Amino acid sequence: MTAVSVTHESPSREKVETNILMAAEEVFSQYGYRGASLQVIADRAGLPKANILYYMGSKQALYVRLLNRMMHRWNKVLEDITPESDPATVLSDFIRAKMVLGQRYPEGSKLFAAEILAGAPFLSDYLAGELREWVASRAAIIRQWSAQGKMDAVDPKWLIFLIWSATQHYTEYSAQVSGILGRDALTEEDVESISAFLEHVILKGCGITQASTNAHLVEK
Amino acid sequence: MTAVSVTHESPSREKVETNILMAAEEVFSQYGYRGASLQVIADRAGLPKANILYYMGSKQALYVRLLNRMMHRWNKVLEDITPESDPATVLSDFIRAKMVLGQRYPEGSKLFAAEILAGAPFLSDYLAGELREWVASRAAIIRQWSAQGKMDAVDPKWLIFLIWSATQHYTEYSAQVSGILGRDALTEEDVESISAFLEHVILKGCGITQASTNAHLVEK
DNA sequence: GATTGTGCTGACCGATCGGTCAATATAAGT
DNA sequence: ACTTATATTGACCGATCGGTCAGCACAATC
Repeated sequence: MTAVSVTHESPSREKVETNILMAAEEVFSQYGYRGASLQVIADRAGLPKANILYYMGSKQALYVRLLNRMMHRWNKVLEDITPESDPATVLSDFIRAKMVLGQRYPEGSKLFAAEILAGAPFLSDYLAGELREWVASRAAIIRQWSAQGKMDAVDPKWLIFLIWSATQHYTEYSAQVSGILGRDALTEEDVESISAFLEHVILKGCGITQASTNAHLVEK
Repeated sequence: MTAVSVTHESPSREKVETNILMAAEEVFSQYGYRGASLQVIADRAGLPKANILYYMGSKQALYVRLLNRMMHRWNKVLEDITPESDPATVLSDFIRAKMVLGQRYPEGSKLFAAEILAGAPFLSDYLAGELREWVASRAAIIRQWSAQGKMDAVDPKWLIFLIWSATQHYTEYSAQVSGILGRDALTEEDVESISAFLEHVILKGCGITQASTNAHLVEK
């Protein structure tokens, strides 16, 4: 006979919440805050709509909770960097860490992107505060590297934005990228190839001689 | 007495339509297709909602019309390029053209971005067809440049995506950028500075010696 | 001046929105 | 076994969604 009676298995508050958060992240990342509906989230989570509100309180509370979760994931990247650090390894690590993050949390990244596109109504404080500090401190260090002759005197802010945009592109524009490549998703080889490319171009473009002698790329 | 009787002034179909298109582009770019509402568009255009539908037929028709308009604006960029062209000037022109386009049509660019974020439901054909051809043909030429020793043997697709992402970032993430810079919008000097930076890093990073001897940037 | 065609819009449609609540089911504590 | 606290959800609320339509304003045609 078919297996039955699974003792109802109450899946413990935490499991239910992660289930909801996963479903919500998918929907919000696709449609943005206003475009997303609790009904669609509920359907994707396999729960009645009222249950979503029971656990999350409101649409807005659910949304900001997702935003915060994603912010904390960002914050873990590149926490310690000093003027004594080697620019090549630091920037290289930065590029690769961002690529990995985007691949690991594609929905979260898109959620963030949609929020920014909408004018960052829930994140303006974070952007003008915490994140701005983050950029300023890293910029200062990069400037020192330039002064020490370790790299070209490029504007550090533009450099940070460049790495940001170039890496995020592959998660947020995945529909465009895969549409053009004719593939459903990036393979591991793709990701490695892109990372190596960005490393090569950005480091070389900033006048940094690459530490490891990677021979992926042929110089002219 | 107060001035009166402006003869009603029927503002000719075309003017009304551009008015609607402008308002709609703003709203769709902020909230995406699903998040945007005809009522908000109508309010922003200063017209009753029924009037929007009278001119545009339906929400979807209005949306795809905006998408098409933006696609044609993209298509005008970098139409003629040959293997004999100079990589430095071509890439440099490409970078600057993209920056200008983003600054000129910020709402249109964001509209595009939101569409891609949502999974490109209305653009999948365009991406897998026309745009894919565009990328393939340009990639072939870049590959020839590499073979001719004019530049490093980088993967042309990644290079195109890099230029795309780096330039678009400043329009689509304008909320983030201005939040961090502490400025409402980019100044002309900002745009010039960014363009020069991207030119410097990308060309140098690809092993291309810059044609014009721009002294904006100090090499180490 | 009656007719016709187009521009325009208030009123309304069924569907869906985020959110509330009372009722019920389940689990835990005693 | 009884009480208490927590989970769960169908039914419902007013508001808003995209879209339809009848009717009015108005200029041109006859």
